[in-house]
Amino acid sequence: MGIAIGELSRRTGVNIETIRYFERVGVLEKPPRTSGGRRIYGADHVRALQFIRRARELGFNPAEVRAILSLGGPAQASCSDVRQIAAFHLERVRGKMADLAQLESLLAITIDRCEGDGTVSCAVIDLLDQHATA
Amino acid sequence: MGIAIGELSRRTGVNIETIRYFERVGVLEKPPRTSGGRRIYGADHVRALQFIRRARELGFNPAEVRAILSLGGPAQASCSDVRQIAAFHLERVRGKMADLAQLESLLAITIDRCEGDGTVSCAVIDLLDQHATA
DNA sequence: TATGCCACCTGTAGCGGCTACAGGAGCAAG
DNA sequence: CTTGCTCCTGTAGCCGCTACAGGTGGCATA
Repeated sequence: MGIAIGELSRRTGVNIETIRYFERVGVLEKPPRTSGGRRIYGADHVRALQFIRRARELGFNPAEVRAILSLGGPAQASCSDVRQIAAFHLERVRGKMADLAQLESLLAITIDRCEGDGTVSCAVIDLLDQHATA
Repeated sequence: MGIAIGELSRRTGVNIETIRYFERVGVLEKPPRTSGGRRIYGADHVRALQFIRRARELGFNPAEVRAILSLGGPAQASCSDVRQIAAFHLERVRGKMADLAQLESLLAITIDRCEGDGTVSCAVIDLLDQHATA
């Protein structure tokens, strides 16, 4: 009941190269090998990799994924530790959202002003041209 | 009336290495040199670099900055062309905002559920553990 | 004029988070 | 035993910078 890396890739949707990369950087546990040197994965690897993939999709960086996994993996990790990492991540997400919201309104207003008349000056250029540090 | 790269860096807040990088990738115009090979910048470079910096801060990528500048620079660029680049960027920003908003609520809800009682199972782990492709 | 010293030069490597390729070897089916 | 796919390692590329090494320019001071 062992599968090769290609099969693992197919089952999890994670690129083969990326699987090896995850192993190299210590996110995915090193699997045993055949006598010929090929990696053999088991059901636990499939689960772990799906877990990793999902965490990455949700924006956790590899260090955080590693941290969560090193807390004992999905099975035993302490809820409060994991929650702390997730909460930190949530704050990061909110920060990015706030930045983007500001940017969005600035761009939208500017583009809108530009639409009116093209005669005088370009609002977008004016926006970029003011040497503000904000 | 020419300034050196260090002075340009100080005036614009752009790293010296980054200025040279901008020149290499064709974002900032190549300045003339002294007989000894040092770059000499003028007022137009200061303005252009401030422009570039601002555009980068607003999330335009170097290719877009180059595109805007190649439209004739802040002075003559066609408003409608510039507006188009900005509008495209705005859409990108909105896309990111939508992604983040989804993520934010998912994380917030999950973390909140986790806070209740640590006894049964960890909501965060559960979230990561469902092998969804969403 | 000589000396000291900082600012500048080029070229190259590193960051994160993968992705891609080259060149070689394992392994199962026919 | 050969074919041909899958796998292996090692290295380089992507973006947008940033940093460092090792070598000069040029100005102030003695």
